[in-house]
Amino acid sequence: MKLMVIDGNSIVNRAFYGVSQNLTTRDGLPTNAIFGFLNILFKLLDEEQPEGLAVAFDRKAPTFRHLAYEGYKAQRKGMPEELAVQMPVLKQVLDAMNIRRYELDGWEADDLLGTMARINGGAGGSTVVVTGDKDSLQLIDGNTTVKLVTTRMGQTTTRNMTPELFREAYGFDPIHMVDLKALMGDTSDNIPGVKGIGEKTAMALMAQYPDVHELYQHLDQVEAKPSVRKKLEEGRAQAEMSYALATIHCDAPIEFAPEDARRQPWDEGALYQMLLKLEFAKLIDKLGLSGQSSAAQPEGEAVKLGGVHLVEQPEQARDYLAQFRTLDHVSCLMLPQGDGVCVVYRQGDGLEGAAFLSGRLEGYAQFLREFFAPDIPKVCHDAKHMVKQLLAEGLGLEGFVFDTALAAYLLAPTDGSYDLEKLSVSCFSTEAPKGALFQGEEAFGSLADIAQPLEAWAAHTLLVERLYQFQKDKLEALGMTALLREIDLPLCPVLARMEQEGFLVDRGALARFGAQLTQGIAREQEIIYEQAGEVFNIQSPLQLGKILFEKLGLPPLKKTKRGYSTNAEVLEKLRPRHPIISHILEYRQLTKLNSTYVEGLGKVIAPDGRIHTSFQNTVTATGRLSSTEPNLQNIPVRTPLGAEMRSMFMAAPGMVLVDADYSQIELRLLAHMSGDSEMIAAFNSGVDIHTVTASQVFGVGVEEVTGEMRRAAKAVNFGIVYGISPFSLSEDIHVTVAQAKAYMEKYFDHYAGVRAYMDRVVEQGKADGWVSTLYGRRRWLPELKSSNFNTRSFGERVALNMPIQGTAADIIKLAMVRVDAALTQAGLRGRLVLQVHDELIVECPEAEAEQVKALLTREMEGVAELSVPLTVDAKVGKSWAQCH
DNA sequence: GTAATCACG
DNA sequence: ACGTACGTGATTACT
Repeated sequence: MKLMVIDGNSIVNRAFYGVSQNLTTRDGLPTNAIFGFLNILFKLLDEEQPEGLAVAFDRKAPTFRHLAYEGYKAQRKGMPEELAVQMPVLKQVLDAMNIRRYELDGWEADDLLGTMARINGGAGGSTVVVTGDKDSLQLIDGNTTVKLVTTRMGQTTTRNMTPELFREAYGFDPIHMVDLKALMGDTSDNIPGVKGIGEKTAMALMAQYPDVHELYQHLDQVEAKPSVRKKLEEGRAQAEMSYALATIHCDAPIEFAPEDARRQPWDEGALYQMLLKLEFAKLIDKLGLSGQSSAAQPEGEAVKLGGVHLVEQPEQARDYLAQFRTLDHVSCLMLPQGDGVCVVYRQGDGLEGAAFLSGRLEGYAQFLREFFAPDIPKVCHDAKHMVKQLLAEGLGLEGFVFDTALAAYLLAPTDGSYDLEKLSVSCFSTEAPKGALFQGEEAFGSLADIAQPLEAWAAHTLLVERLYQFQKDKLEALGMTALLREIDLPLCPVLARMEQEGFLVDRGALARFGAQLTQGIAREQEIIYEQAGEVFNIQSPLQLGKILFEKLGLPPLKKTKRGYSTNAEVLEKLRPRHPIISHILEYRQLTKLNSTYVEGLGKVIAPDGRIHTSFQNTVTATGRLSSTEPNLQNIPVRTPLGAEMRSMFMAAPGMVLVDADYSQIELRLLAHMSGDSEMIAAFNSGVDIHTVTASQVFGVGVEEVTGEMRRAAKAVNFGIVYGISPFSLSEDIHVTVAQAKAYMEKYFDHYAGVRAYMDRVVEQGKADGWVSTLYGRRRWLPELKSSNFNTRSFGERVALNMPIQGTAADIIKLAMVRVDAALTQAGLRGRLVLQVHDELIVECPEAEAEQVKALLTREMEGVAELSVPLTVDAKVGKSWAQCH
């Protein structure tokens, strides 16, 4: 039988360290190792198509083999907690897949693998041993191959080792792997080897005597430096012990017949339940699993809807509205086309549903107007989207009390997606009913039988209600109810209006700019081809790297995964070494401007001449907004040519733009939140913070600070907020690491309160598992408890940055709500059109300019009372460029 | 689909 | 010894 046997511990370790993303379930169980293991397993099954399959695990490490070595216990590091908790779950998954597991007290996985391989070989079968551990290469023989698995950055590669390939790679027979280990040792397996003998020396010795016992018998004939000979003599005991440690024992007392391992169909129901619990929705899809095939019932009691009523009579609709007005809340969900709204509400002890459909209900528009009035408290899922649907109908709307998408985001801002189907799985371990309802169009259009789509729709609306019940107490317990009600939820209608409003773009000027760029690109391209001496794709880093670093012989300063790095930083350093570099940089700038901005924006100008971005309010980990299709938050400004882009963004005829931005809001928040008296004093005195910092760091008077010094100090100020290291600072401002370190020390000496604050935040974050903003927005930081240095360091930097970036995000969101309300209140025609993190842009009639400018400044500055002033700079112009 | 690059705060 | 700044999105090349 073709048998595949897997070293469970080895592979799960590879998976754990290889899958670096922080996968956890909603209730905090880490799942990255299980996820990685399953991915590797499926890849292996696909590659090998074995008839039999078994997985072996270590039991009770250290094993008897290692007990021989006293130092072993002390050196051996236990499995990290995050991995240990995944092991029993992984075993349950394997059981659900009907995959045979083997473990035996006192034996390591590779002993079991070897034993199974020998038994199978004896019965005439071939075996593939899967492991990440080179130790197991000794098992290779005529009917056993070893498949070595390595994972990097979530990518898994496998290498099949046959006797031939092994000999090619090592120059001796696989059986002598043990001898090699006896000499050179293996730190990962705590095999000491002979002290002072490394890979090189060991290989040279192996070439002479591949058998370590023979080597020692003929020690006097061995060709080696005297020092090596001495090490061998002194290390004889170590070598013998290492030999014993490295030897895999293929005589483990397990009952095994190859037939035992013959592959069985999965227990679909059990597997489905396991994967649901693990929240591996994609894998469930991929495997085509569903709860139906299972006898097992999904967890959690089913919450039933009494029934859903399709309301077609206007009088009935009126009765419903009257009833809704008496309720604590109703949950509602619109059809994708906005041509219907389903409502779930409490009736006695149960839940009822009612659906109101355009085309079925006479007076539907009137119903909408009344339903979306303030006197009906509504729970919805994605309020911004719903507002947009209603704006399209020419409706304003009010009376939202909860948004289950926003709440899910606030509860777990790094989860990434919050659609109803996913939340159903992660919160209730139940799959939402499938159907074309929310993908397709006009689900009800011409269907004679509407019962089924109606049920699915109601079931989704019921999910909104259940989610609300599920989330509201959690949100309250975490102190985020006010955040939702006062900031994120009221922002939704503001964002919806901004998206609908759009930003006017000068099409003609954009096209002319594009033509100019195209010319420049052609010019640069020609020069580059000539100087390179050949035509190639300049936009391919691969091809460009070949030209620069191979053909032209320039020094490759940095590497990437695939080859040479050719990014701007590298090219900038190479600029003096070859004239082609400047042209490449210029070419890059022009093509970026042309394809991303001129062409990209040109494609999304609506018929009204305006660009309508989408603001994402459930995407970032810190609480910021993001902007997509197109991204209007990264329009160039830093270079002259880039800034020209901003002159394309216009006010309509008779209108102007008012642009207001917070001055250094993040640093001011650092001052406030740290309570550092020096920094607070600096901001209150109104002097330039970077100059003050420079004067302190460089130990000169404020008058003597040069531009260069201020630039460096600015980098330090910003870097601190990001949790920078001296190394990165030195890279950034082109000084030595020692100098950068000295700057940072000076900084912390002067702003001692900042240092104390940073220590405090990280420590608190470690204790709580989360950090938060002034307004209670949270980010969970399991990274802080990671045993991996890099992961943990990342967590520490995030702990420092999130409260500051996030508080700034809270503040500007609040400002947007206030500005929007104040504009309406004042009866002005000015409307918000864009937010860029610390900047708001209002388009208003020329006559309103000064009033709007004052309003923006007042509302933005007045959002929060801090120990330092929140200062706003506001400017008026016909174009965005004119506002800077 | 991922990596590399580069635009912004 | 490690490996090196937080948060985003779009485009292009390439697997």
